[in-house]
Amino acid sequence: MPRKTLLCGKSLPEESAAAIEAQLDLAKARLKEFLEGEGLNFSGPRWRIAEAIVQSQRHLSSQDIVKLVQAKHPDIGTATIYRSIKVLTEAKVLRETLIDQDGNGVYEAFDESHHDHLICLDCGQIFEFESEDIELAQNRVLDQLGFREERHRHVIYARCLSKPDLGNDTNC
Amino acid sequence: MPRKTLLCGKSLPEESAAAIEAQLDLAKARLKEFLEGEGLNFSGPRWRIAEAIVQSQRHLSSQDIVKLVQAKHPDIGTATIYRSIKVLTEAKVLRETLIDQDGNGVYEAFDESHHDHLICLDCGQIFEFESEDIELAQNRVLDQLGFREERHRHVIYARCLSKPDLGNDTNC
DNA sequence: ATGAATGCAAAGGTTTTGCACCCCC
DNA sequence: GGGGGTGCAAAACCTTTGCATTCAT
Repeated sequence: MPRKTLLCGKSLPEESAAAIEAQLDLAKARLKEFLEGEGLNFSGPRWRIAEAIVQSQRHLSSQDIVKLVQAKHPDIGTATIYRSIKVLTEAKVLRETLIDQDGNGVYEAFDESHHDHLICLDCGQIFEFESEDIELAQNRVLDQLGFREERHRHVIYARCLSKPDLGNDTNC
Repeated sequence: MPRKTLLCGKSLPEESAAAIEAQLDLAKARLKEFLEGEGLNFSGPRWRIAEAIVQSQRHLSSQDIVKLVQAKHPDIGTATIYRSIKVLTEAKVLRETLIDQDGNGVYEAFDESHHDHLICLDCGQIFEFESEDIELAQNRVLDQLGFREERHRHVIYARCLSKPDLGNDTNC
């Protein structure tokens, strides 16, 4: 749901329609550039799939994507959706980072932010967080071991503490 | 393969037979206690499966486990193995933390160490590392967000740098 | 016109389930 | 003896592939 850093117990304002438009434009530009470079076509279904995912503003499993797209465009076949997920990931329109409780990968629209994820085991909500300290400590480890990071997955599964000071003693 | 913190380019000594015995004893005790608590039976196949996994000293996907077990015990059915993986995970004899490059979960024998994983994209090897700094930074994030961690997955996908000072200019 | 993309259906691979029989306590 | 466990085979699921057709440029 939310695409930016979020604190438990608070919902950030929804992304404005304008912000989503901007994201769509970026995605379209990126996709076109990638396809051109590869000698591939910017096809109708391909874009409708990308569009649906970006507009959803969510974290989605492959199957969620299939359902989402086919709800809007029942004429698009499953195979096309799977093939597109692959292309869109290569084009960096999508990114596959998160892993849900059951170990399934989850996709989200690509943005430049370097966030990690926290999944609330009580309510299932997904929170994004950024921590420079974690990044720095991680880089020290990589230096020590002599590796250059390509990407990482960092997901914390946790339970929400009640926060009476926020008038929140049920979870989240 | 190795179960302890490891530096790229160096193999730690193999776990001694005695250490593995100790791990097996621990696993057996833990499993028995869990099963008793749940009113379940400590059955032959159940234990043979746990034993094979602990002895292997590796990171294994579900399918690896199926192959490993059936190589040793061809009479054990696939369904039993899947059912056992579930039980063994609940009993904390196994732990499912790692995610390989293709997004598949990987199991390892449970020990008390708090290590994370680094996968070399060049050679596919899995390295374990411990970083107190990361743990601390992570705890700060959790405090801030008001969550209590249950578990986490932290996997870095990286490429090995050549290390001429170690006489290592091929990777790893 | 030509290579790429699509939808459909079929195949593939992994994991789960139903059920009769067997084992542990 | 009785509930749990097991193996087998079938079913369920998710994802990929083959192919004839349609689309993009």
